[in-house]
Amino acid sequence: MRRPTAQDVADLVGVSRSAVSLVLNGHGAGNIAPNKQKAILEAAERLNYRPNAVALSLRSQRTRTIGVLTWPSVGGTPSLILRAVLNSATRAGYVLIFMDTGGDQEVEGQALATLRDRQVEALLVIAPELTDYRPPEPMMSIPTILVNCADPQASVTSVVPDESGAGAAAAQILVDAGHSRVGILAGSPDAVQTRLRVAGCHQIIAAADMAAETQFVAGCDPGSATVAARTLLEQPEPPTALICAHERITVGAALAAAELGLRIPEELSLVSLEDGEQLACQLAPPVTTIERPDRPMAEQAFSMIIESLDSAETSVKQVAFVCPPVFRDSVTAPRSRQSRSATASR
Amino acid sequence: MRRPTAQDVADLVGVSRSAVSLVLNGHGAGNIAPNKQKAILEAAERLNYRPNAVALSLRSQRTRTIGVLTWPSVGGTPSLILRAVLNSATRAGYVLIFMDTGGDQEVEGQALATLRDRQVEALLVIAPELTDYRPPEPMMSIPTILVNCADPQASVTSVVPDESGAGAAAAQILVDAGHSRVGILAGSPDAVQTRLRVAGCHQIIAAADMAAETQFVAGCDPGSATVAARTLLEQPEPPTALICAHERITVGAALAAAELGLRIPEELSLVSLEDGEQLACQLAPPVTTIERPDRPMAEQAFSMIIESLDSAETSVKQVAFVCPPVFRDSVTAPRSRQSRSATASR
DNA sequence: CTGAAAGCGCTTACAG
DNA sequence: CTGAAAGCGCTTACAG
Repeated sequence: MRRPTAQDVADLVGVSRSAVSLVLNGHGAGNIAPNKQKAILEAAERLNYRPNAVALSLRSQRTRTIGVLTWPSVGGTPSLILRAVLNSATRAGYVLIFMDTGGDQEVEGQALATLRDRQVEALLVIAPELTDYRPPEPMMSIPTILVNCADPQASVTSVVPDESGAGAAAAQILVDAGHSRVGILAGSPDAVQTRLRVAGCHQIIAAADMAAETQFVAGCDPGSATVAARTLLEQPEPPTALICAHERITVGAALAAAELGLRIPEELSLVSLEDGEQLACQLAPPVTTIERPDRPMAEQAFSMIIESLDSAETSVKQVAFVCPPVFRDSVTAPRSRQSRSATASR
Repeated sequence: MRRPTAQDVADLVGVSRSAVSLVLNGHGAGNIAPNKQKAILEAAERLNYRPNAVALSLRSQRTRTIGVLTWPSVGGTPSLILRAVLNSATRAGYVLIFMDTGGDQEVEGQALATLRDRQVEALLVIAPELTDYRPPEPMMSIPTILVNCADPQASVTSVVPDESGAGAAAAQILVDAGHSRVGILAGSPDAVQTRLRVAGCHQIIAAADMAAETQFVAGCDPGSATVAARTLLEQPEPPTALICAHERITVGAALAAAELGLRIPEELSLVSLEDGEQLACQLAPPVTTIERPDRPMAEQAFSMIIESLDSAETSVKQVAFVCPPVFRDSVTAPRSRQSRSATASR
């Protein structure tokens, strides 16, 4: 049972397929006799006719398809970004083809070639954590937007979070709560994301003349984070608050606090960054977080794609999104600041 | 700068575009003069010619495109499944178009229509947790495979994990370690996945004549899981081991154990299920897990798709994958079984 | 007001 | 051995 074509509809009514096309595309008025219009509409309905998108693409030279290059893999792509991009695309009548770069030039080149063969109208490159990304040569000829990664040479438009701002915001929350000794649990020391987040923290910490110590957790895994947090917390003069650069690290910090019998927030305040996996917000108590605005970034990127397609305007932009704080229950004034009676009353 | 077509290559060499097509598709031998063949190959290379996949699709009536319907959203789809499916597709020369069902009949219908318009050759429906899935009528006319969900009426082929087997395997590990009082931390009480996992546990527990108590954690979130675990652990005769039906629950259990000063595994053994987000394996100590075989399931599903495309064979199958145990460091014999000296030596 | 033609880019029979 | 034609399904000028 073959899919019906415009010809089938035409045959059923007894008109040419141009007439069918005209009517179905709303150009019937003044071109096709009203009674034939009606007949065509009915026949199309009855046959459940829908135009073949492939033929349409060939004819119109518009595929309404956008390629998504995930770096290094779809698996790692933040779920909110994925969802928002797909959502936006669907709403705009576009379809998305996903391909992994594998974090490998060779694989990426292949993927890019496939996408071009498929005549994608634009490209979205998405990374799981803020990274530098150098677009390969052939990418230059397709409208491209980088999400959560950026080209150091700024040859392509990018949408990124303000990571150092996020670090600063986290530190500021602790300063505001009255802390003066904080620990920083950061991610991989050589990641640009880590560098930025830590730098943001230090900027506020320095301005506030606070003491701070940083531990790096290479894999951002809870296990190593637990160990790192313990190191910080078992010092003679331990920090009264911890900034965790990633939700998985936050889990580790919470674990270390629990082991040490430190109650959150009374005896230890916690601020998390990112939380794309929704872990920090689901701990007990829920952790105050400087969120990465995955959804807004994705939506912005997508609308910029659509714009560039419609206007053929090609100026390169670098959009940085502020990471908004979400206040929850993991931060309070440090214990030393609390009145003796308050402490005793527990 | 338009993309070069076969005609451009033909013009450059001075032959017809049929000749170009013949040579480029390896049908030159015996049809085209050797020197012309060489010239065509060179010209194609020089122009960087690659056939237009859209035109190819229209001509061959094969799009080499597979639709992926994510239920309810790509965001929730297990990353390993996503990655494996994409990987398989790429390797097989197929391309994937993703669409969300939104968990909504209306949205799903739209998505399905779009996918059909795009002439996808087959469909993959993927769910984040084992669920019942009733394929809508129009899906019946496209080769479809359900991943991590199944049609109760078995009208469509599905690939699922053996969830009750997973529960049983978890319980068996604890039986083998000598436990006789276990707690079960399950997910949403009304989810079919939960029902299966718990049933699997109980089967072994009953056979071993063990005591067991179950707590449901509706959202599978660490916070609620912590509370639930505490409830279990603060009883007069607490369980010596916990089965956690999901990695997020495992995090909560670890947190409760830490708060209560219970060392893992010496004072409390832990077994996790699933761990698609790689949390259980990254705790300290790493937790013994009955993994859901996401990658094998995805690969199987994909190869079945390809098969059904090639052979036009249409028998419905229901494939269930065993969930393999991964032994790590969170299980040991219960304390009461340990010799007194062993306990004292700490 | 209507149908026939051209053409998007490709490949595969089919004449010569 | 080679080129011209047909046709995948569609739409948009273009004759009548």
